[in-house]
Amino acid sequence: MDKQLRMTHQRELILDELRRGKTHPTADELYERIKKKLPRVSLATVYRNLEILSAAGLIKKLEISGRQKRFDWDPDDHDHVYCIQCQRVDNITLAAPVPQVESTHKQGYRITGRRVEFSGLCPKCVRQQEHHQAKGESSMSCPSCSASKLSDTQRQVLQALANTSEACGSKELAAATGLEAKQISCQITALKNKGYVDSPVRCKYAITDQGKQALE
Amino acid sequence: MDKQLRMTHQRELILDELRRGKTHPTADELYERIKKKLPRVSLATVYRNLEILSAAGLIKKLEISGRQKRFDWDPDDHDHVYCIQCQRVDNITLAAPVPQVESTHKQGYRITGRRVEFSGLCPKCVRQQEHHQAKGESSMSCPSCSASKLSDTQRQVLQALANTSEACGSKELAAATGLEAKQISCQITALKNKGYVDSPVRCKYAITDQGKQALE
DNA sequence: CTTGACATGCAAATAATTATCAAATACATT
DNA sequence: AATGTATTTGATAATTATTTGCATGTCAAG
Ligand SMILES: [Mn+2]
Ligand SMILES: [Mn+2]
Ligand SMILES: [Zn+2]
Ligand SMILES: [Zn+2]
Repeated sequence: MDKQLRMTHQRELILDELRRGKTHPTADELYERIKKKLPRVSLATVYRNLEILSAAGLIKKLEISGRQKRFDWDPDDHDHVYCIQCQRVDNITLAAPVPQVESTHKQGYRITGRRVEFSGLCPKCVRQQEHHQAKGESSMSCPSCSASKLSDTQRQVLQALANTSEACGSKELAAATGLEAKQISCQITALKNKGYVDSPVRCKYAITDQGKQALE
Repeated sequence: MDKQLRMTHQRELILDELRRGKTHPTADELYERIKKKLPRVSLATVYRNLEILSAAGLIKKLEISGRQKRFDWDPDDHDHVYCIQCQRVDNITLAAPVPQVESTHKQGYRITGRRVEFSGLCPKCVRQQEHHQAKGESSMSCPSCSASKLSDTQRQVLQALANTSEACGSKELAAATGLEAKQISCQITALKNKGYVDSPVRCKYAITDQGKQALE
């Protein structure tokens, strides 16, 4: 009656990749890495195997506060910190064990598990923030830093906006870039957040001076 | 530059309802309650306002481990327990404060928040489980309890299976029940989990003895 | 070899949340 | 009270993360 686990090529690769990295990747980060070695794997297979492996106790599924699930090569109980900026997750050790719940406060609960999760800025993001504070700028308006975060698609959209003199809508942008219309709005939002694009009129977007700088 | 909050009728109702209940409802639980007083509200409005109110610090958004977000009328820091069975969330008090992270283990993180989450069975679910253990049965095979969980659709499908002498596929079931084919397989899976149906041959399903009992 | 349980890839479904936008509303200012 | 305007709403579409159905493929025991 008990299910036997078959060690398939993809399952082996997934477990291997997770153990090698010793990080806490999301399913799709892992998927991207696996694809390089096995281009035809499906994201569903990655999800399925991560589920199966964690049910079997070989790895651990980390359900961290409302965001994407992450997977841990180490199935033993331990606590984590995560970066509220870049979403990175690391292990962390407490100075002392977590206190029990007083029985007077259990309210009849039969407690079987606990999770302790610290949050803050990872070293990299701390440095980034210090750099901006030194200049007295908001991180949004720092060209050298924000520019590095422009994805190819974002650059493409921004370029299209730079080429028009007037503000234009997402359909025109879709036509100009050849991207799918539904992707455009997503990119626009990201660009707006970076201060590279603004919306003079509803549904019309224009490149900002900062945006122009970012393209150079 | 600072946003002014308008006290609209719906916003007032949402805040009110959350504070009155002193529970930790999900957005849609709250939505159902609000609808009774204001039938035309939109779920989006509830989500929007919960977001705005928690950004303003009037309430707190609880992001509990990969499941539906819950909202807390009390914005002050405190810890929670949740029931792994019925998803109920309650406040909990620890015997002592949560220990700090030793600086040698911070690994450069600048820690700004922490979340402590206990999990287990709530009083109601504990009682339910004890009831099953007393009978020495898995909860799945307890007729009085499982039967009550049969949805109308599931009962319909199960009945159709009971009417055939041989195992049959999902298309036949769709025809027999008049349900959409795509819904059948979903119901079959649920019924298999309950032990009411099994699959003697791939893609063919038959009712089990337990299933027959459940129909009575 | 066969066979059947277990796995996979692909597409489509789901669930929770968020975005879009025209129309309605609240609230400060005439 | 009437007006101007930024905020908010309801309805709906879109997005994101994850799961599922299903036809097909693979492995390992007999
Ligand atoms: Mn870990
Ligand atoms: Mn609470
Ligand atoms: Zn970071
Ligand atoms: Zn419960």
